Amino acid sequence: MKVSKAQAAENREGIVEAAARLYRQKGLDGVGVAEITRDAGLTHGGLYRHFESKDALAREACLRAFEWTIVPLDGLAPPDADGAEEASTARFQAMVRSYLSAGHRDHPGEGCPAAALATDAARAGPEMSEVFAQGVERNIQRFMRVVPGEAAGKRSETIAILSSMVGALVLARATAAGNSMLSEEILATLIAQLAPDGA
Amino acid sequence: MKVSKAQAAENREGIVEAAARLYRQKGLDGVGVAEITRDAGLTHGGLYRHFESKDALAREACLRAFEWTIVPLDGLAPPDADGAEEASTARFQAMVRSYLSAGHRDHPGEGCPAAALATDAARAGPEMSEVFAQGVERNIQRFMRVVPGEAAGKRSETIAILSSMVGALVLARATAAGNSMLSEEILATLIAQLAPDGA
DNA sequence: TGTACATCAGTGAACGCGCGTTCACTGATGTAC
DNA sequence: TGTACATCAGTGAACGCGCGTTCACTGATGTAC
Repeated sequence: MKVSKAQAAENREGIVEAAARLYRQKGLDGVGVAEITRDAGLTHGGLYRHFESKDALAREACLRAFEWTIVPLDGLAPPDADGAEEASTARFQAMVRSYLSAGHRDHPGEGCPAAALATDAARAGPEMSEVFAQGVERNIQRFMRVVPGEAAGKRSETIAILSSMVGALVLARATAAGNSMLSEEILATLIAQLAPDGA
Repeated sequence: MKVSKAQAAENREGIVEAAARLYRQKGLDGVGVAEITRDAGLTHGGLYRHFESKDALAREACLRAFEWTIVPLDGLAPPDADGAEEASTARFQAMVRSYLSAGHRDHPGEGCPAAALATDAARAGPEMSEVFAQGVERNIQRFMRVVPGEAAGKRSETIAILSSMVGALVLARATAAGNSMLSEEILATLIAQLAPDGA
């Protein structure tokens, strides 16, 4: 049966949200349209009234996933407030520790898509790569606001920190089930390097 | 027809090699047994004389992939030879630049499995995770021999460097087709951080 | 060393299964009058 | 404001397809005598 325009828009939204979560959890090839629509409370047939194809949905879901927010990244105190250097450092440390936490490692569905979908995106064709590149650039911009230090070279420093965190999270996830000590060691090592206790 | 034991062992080897390359190129879910055996010059039916299942082959192929060698990593001059600190630094720089090269980015099939298969391995169950953890530990050991600096804290430093390189390579691959400038920037930024020109 | 024969690596058709996509149909929505 | 009806979001069966796996069969290998 037909539903109201508002309901249809809500359903579409639900599909995108479910896809963004499930793709991060199971990978772009690990989840089908039936599971996504079922998760959104619908049946699979109606999907094509909203999206041209599964790939089109995947791209939109990936873009949506990049709206992901790490807890202390947005809002809160402005980064360059007068004399708030200590608060800024604390914020940066909180961000790093949240990103490299066991919780983030164990729940990719609500986490950073750069870490969850990077290798899938690399194989999914130029259109997905374009979406992914936009998301990474967006992540760089947002992380940069919380990275301490002067403006010159800040983008480079942010890229280096983001790469470190993505690599560590990816390796921690891949080793978690088989060697939890190694997984923990990787996370702890990068926390110690990026956000040491005495700083 | 039956083939000689030597030929059978060679065929098995060919299947593992083909799988190790194709899985890194296309992902664990991106290539089927038919393509792997065809690539090895065989038909798919005989695969099960050598491997219990596709998953068993995938684990063996992953283990094999970790025998991958980055050009200046093994052999050459011993790391702690007398007064060879400059040579050691040069070796480290060459390793970093090789790992973060466009060639490595564009040819995952012959490259580091940690970067190519990490997210797949994270979703493939505990047995694959165990194989992957062994491979990562092995990579750490081998990289450590080429990382300059004193023994104390060297393992931590190696883990941090490896994480940075894996993250950068993974992000560079995901963005290459959609925004080649960003992809190049990521690689160049981490080369500049890990192996700067004036060092 | 020769001969007869059991073994088994490899072949290729066939299997059940889940996938992405299509389509006839339903019936509440929302518009035209 | 009421009524008639076209629209179209959502349903669920069906499609072709490729997947991993099985299996009867082939015929060279390698062993027993």
